[in-house]
Amino acid sequence: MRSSPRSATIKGVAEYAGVSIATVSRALTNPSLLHADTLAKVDAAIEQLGYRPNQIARDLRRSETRLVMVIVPRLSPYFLEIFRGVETAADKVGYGVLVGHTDRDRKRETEFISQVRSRRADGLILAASTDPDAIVASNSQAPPIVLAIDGGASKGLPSVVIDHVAAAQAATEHLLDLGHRHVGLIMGAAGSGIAADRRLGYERALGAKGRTVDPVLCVQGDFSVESGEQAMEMLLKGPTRPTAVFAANDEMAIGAMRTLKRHGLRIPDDMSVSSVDGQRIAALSDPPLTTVSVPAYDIGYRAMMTLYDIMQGQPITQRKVLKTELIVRGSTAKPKR
Amino acid sequence: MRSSPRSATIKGVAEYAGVSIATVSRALTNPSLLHADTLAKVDAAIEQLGYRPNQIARDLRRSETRLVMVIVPRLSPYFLEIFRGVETAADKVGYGVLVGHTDRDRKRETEFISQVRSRRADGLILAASTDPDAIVASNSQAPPIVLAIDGGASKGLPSVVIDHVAAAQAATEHLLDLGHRHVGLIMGAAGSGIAADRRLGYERALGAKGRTVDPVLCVQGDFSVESGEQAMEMLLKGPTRPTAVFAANDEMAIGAMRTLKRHGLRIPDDMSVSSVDGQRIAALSDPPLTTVSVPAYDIGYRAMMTLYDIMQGQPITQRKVLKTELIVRGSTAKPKR
DNA sequence: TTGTACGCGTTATCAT
DNA sequence: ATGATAACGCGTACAA
Repeated sequence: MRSSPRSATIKGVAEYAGVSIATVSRALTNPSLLHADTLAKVDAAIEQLGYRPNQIARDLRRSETRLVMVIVPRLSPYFLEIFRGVETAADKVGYGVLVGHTDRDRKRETEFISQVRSRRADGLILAASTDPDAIVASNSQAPPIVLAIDGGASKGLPSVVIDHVAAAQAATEHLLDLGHRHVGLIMGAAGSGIAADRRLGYERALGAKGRTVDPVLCVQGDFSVESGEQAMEMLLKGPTRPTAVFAANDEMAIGAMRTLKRHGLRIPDDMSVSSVDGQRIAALSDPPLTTVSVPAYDIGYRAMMTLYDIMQGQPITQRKVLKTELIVRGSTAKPKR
Repeated sequence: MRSSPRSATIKGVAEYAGVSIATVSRALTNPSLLHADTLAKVDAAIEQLGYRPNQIARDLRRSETRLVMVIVPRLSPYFLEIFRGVETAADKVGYGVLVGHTDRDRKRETEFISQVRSRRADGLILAASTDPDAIVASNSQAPPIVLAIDGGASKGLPSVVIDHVAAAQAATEHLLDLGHRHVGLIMGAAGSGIAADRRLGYERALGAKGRTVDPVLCVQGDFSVESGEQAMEMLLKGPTRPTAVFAANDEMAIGAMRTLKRHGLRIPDDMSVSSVDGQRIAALSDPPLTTVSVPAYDIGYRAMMTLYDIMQGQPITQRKVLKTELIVRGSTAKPKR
């Protein structure tokens, strides 16, 4: 009693059960069409042979994979949250999820899109893409695509995003409203659209209060904890020491706070810190971080659902903007004296 | 000048270029076989028609997908780290990665394995599976599988793991060596093999010093920050208050420290805390956490490489145990007085 | 209710 | 160096 040398096919099952392959196929996809006795015979044969339909052949025939691809710049906890949303939604509608990261490399992004055009997956979710329009334009016929988190300047592509400008503005205005007059900025990665938007939000907040932007108070970061640490070092060494700082994401804010502690400075007494993202770590830090929360999970979830609608040929809303919310915690307070 | 209604196939390219489909196929897979002029004609046609080979048809013919599936209990930063390793290795050898999570649900695990048997992917990496042997046994013919992080009691399946018992023992012995006499334990999720191993490590550490395990000092957690918070509450309320606690992972240790701070207790002065995992957050916490680091990324990377070897039909080592390392930081010290 | 036969888009074998 | 053609495993007209 040994198993067959190579895996059973629909043909083998048909022979074993003494029916045609069409009957076996029907037993799989539409059992109600079959006579009960026939169905039983077929099921028994399937069981006996350990038969599993070949997904590849099925995909070819149906010309769909029921797979979607999601592309993120990097595999960080932040993008994981988006991914969780995508995966949950995909699972719900019977899709599998293929993940790839680009390291902000345009070539890699193009490569992934090309794979989808090759029918490796039925659709694509592009999170925080550098320049989606260019990418898509470089592929003559684009597959179903949804942009997530960042819609870029793209008019054509459907997207599920937040208003990064408004979010950053809220985080900065909170500091201004507390009475801070010198508010520093730690910027996100150069070349990132999100970083540019959040910088703009910072500038608008100042502008709305009739303040001008002081270039010495704006220092470059790259969204990493380490860059936040270094940026704060710069700020502390600089000619004008701010009493508050807005960091373009939680991780840099955490880094900034680490530097402050290392210098024996107290938060928020000596310096207030606010940011955007509202990742889990923001609530866990000491002190807990004042931040503008971004519904990353929801963004992923809705991006997937939008992609699903597109693949189903349904009409969709071009751009969905989700709400953000300022969460005031312990890292911000009025300036001392 | 409008593009073709449906995407071009190899046949269309052949007609357009005035050659046979075999020639087009060769232009794709082995261009050196072709006369330069012919190749140029074909390439031009491909370019003109925006042709992309259909991956599904190719997969069917070659009967492989060049996809692997990786299954994790949950999509947490910890498993993300393993996944990063898998993805990097997979990318290097030309494979794509399909992700799924089980929520520790055996049915879902079986379902994923079944999908791989259906040739949705060529192989499978199972991270921290509850009971891999049973799962595999329930599928008559198992696909290529590698276990990651936790090898369970499995003898048959290849795995890339760490020694969870030894890791927990090291973290606990560190506390004992500092002179703590009452060391608490915060356990991982019930039913988890890793949790069981780490508990055993704690017990062995005590045993090695001739101590007995005090049940009052052992409280149940589930690997989450929240469970760590609650566990520490229990410990503080209990009949014997420990001067040190070993938590079965970083997140619970973080939770425990939060509770301590909330009660105005100082770390490590009033209570030392150690754990296992060495996630990024352990270095970022305040105080930084003493922990036994687990090379999660490497585990993922090597699991993928092992899977690759198996799929290539190469002989492989059945079990690879990677090294862990005690990292002493600010959360542990000698007991006060 | 069941069977026959074709096609999905490739790759590979065998000719020429 | 190139072409004709048979698989790969499945779903589905169309027939019976």
